[in-house]
Amino acid sequence: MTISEVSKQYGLSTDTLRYYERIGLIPPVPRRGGGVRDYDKASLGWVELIKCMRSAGVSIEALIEYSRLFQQGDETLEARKALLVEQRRQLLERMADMQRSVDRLNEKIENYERGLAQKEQELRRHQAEREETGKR
Amino acid sequence: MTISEVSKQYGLSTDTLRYYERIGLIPPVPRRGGGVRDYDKASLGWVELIKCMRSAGVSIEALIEYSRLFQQGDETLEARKALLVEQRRQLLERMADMQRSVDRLNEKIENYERGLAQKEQELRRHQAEREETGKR
DNA sequence: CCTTGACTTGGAGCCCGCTCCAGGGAGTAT
DNA sequence: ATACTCCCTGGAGCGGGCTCCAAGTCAAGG
Repeated sequence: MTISEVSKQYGLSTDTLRYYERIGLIPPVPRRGGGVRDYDKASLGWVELIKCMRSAGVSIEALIEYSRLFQQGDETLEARKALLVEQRRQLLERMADMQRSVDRLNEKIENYERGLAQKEQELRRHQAEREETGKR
Repeated sequence: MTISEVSKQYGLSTDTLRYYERIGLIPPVPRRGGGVRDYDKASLGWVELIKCMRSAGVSIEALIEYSRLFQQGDETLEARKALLVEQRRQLLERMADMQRSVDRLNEKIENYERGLAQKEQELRRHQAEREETGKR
């Protein structure tokens, strides 16, 4: 699979894909003649994983470390697991922050709805009064 | 309340507090003689709100717009509500992305646990075999 | 053969969100 | 009076994460 096909498939720019490989986030992708990338199943798996993790905000630094450990083989199993556990912890923490914000937004939005409803009532009331006045 | 007290109370640096005010994220804070900031209740409310929203990842741009609308008075009630609704939508979307990542991490961590358990078993097995061999 | 187009690299540039700093003022303690 | 501490402003600098670009290589089509 060429880089542009991968780009279309996963919605990451070719620049980003090359960048990820350059910085060691994705292990070296196999090449055809002329040094042209030809993504195999393993590379696509990395692309998919990284896309998922990045879209959730996992840092590039952590993902590089994970990739590095992975390429070092079985001796790093514990380290990799620890890294994943830590990243999960951070994600859950940030989700909790976000939930707090969502709660506040819900409150505020409700207030605005109440406020707006009140404003509308006043508007209608004033209008009704004007009409009353007009009738007389 | 002085800026350094606010800083301690909310865990934002004085630089950040001044920065937020400079870019219009927090409306102008009242000053004492010599131009020294003296945060009142209203300003503290803004600090608290902004801290909450920023820690959840709401963009500075959106918060500036909200602050701007707020300072323009009641004509912007609908616009403000719309902005809040949109930001809530974005937060929930990002939380969904994060949940997907957490799910994948859970899977992977489980795999590592299974894998590690297996490795440990093998280790014990090999050890047992060696001991058996040693006995004879 | 020559053009076209997709690919390569290394490096520069950009946006966001702070963070740091120089240069200066004001209030207080000694 | 001097030093100390806290504050001010405007502007430069920085780290993360891309994004863009120049210059070059290669394969296929006319």
